[in-house]
Amino acid sequence: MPSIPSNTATPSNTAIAEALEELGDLYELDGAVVHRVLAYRAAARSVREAANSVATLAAAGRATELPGIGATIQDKINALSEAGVIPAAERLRAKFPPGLVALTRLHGLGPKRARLLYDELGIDSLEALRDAAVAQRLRTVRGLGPKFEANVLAAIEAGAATAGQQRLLLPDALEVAGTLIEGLAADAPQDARLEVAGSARRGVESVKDIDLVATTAEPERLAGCLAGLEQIASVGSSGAAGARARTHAGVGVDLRIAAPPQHGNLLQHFTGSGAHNAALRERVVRRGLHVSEYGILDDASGDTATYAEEAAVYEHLGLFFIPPELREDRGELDAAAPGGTGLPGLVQERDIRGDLHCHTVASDGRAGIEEMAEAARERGYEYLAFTDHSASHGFGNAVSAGELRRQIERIREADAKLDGIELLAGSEVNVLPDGSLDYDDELLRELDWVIASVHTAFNMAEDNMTARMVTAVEHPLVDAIGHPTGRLIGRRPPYALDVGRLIEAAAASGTMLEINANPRRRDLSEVHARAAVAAGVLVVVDSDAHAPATLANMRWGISTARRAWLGPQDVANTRPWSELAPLRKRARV
DNA sequence: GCCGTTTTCGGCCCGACTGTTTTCAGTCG
Repeated sequence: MPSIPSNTATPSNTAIAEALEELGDLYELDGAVVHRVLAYRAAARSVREAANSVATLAAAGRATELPGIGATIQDKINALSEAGVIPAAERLRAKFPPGLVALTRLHGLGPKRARLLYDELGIDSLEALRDAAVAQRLRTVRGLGPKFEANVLAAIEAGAATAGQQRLLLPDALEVAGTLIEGLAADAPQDARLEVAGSARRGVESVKDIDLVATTAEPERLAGCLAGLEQIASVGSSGAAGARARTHAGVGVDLRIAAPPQHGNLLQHFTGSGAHNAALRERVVRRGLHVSEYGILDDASGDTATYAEEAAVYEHLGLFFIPPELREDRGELDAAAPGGTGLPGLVQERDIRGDLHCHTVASDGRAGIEEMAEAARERGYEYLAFTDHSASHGFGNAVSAGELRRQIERIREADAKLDGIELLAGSEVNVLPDGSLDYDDELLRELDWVIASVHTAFNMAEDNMTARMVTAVEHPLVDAIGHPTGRLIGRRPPYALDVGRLIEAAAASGTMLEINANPRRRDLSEVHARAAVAAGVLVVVDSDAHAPATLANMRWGISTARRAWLGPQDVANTRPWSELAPLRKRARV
């Protein structure tokens, strides 16, 4: 007997989501009804956003508790776990060459035409498509013409140009959007009202393009202003409804324009997300209401209601106002309905009373204790914890035990000298591969605040990494786990870790988990932070500042906290230190 | 394929744009 193939290990949520997405693509090529295809994509999204192992849930018959997953897809997940493959995918893969899915990724070429080109001309790859377009063979297919050929070639070229192009991190996106709005406002008609919409307004981690909305009585003139901005390299289309353009850096910009009385409708529509809007519209269409960017059409009266303010749109639909960060179709519509669970009062940046993670020149920071402390005080903080890296840290200065003792003294001296802010002595201690820490307990006990983080040996197997983290969580002197998954958005995936088990251990031991506010980290993610709080974990939002200016990164951590549905009570450092200190598990035992 | 104030079947958002069409299908956001 051959040995069991190695791909039968429990598949990660990412692997399951990818398998479901592939199945959706294949069914689409196979000509399945669009709703079936969408069902697979919705299921993939649901799996991707699940905080716990979906394979484990499915094995227990409980994956159907997740939205968008029914008995059929649960069976397929179980097949993937047990046999390493989904039979339906195997069958369809044999039917369609792998290059065919790549065709559907081209702008303007969807599944229907990809299938048509395959059936009629045997085109099964980008190369074959390019050759056929150059040879003018595409126009021989009924329904396709020379324009289509030209567009295909342009799309292939554009695809090659943008391949591997990074999405913009939220701060970069907001900066670009801000300069565009500033530039537009300078030339715009007097009545123009301009706003950032889209995923940037929802506070997502990274964005694909910049969405702007505007209202004015002179739409063509405003749309024309976009082309004149120095940041804009090219304009694709421009008219009364808006304009599409691209910056010199290659960032797509979509400006949508409506009449002033429709500002609320347009902003609601263009803020999205697509999933939120679709769910919102489905919900109210049963009552004869049709929502679009132009207004709310009521079948009963035939009237279309328009609103200048967004809140009025939700009110008309019988819902409480839903903050943009929650508009992801993650339960916000049920919560916002009368008789629903209600929406949380989301944490705000001004609720934060102190920062519990920053660095100084003692390790890899760029400023000293007093400089950081004064910057924190200027931000209105009541306390700041200095958490330089520890003894085994690989970059910056390693802080030996003796050096940490001297640092504690320096912090105490600065604290005595500086009024208006309490300075706390802490450390960001390395979690070694066996889960132990690189200072002894006697030294850790002298600190006010201990964060434990992984900075080495990222490539451990999931079981080992999870055991390593759980050991650190259970250490009696660890107050919080820093950037728990180690991911760097757009650069490095999280290390293999069962976050569900980490959360369980944190809840059981009373250890806090960090939302690291560095815009490239935002770790915990919104999905995991929401699960952590639901499990009873207290979250701490920290800047991880390495210089005074980056204390302001707190803002991005608050975005994640808000997207995780967190209120002030869920975030430890909305409390004064006198209330937070007793919540450390060392103070509770 | 999922789901339920339409509840085990029959629905499943909305509008713009494009290219190819004599009235619309495909694609996109």
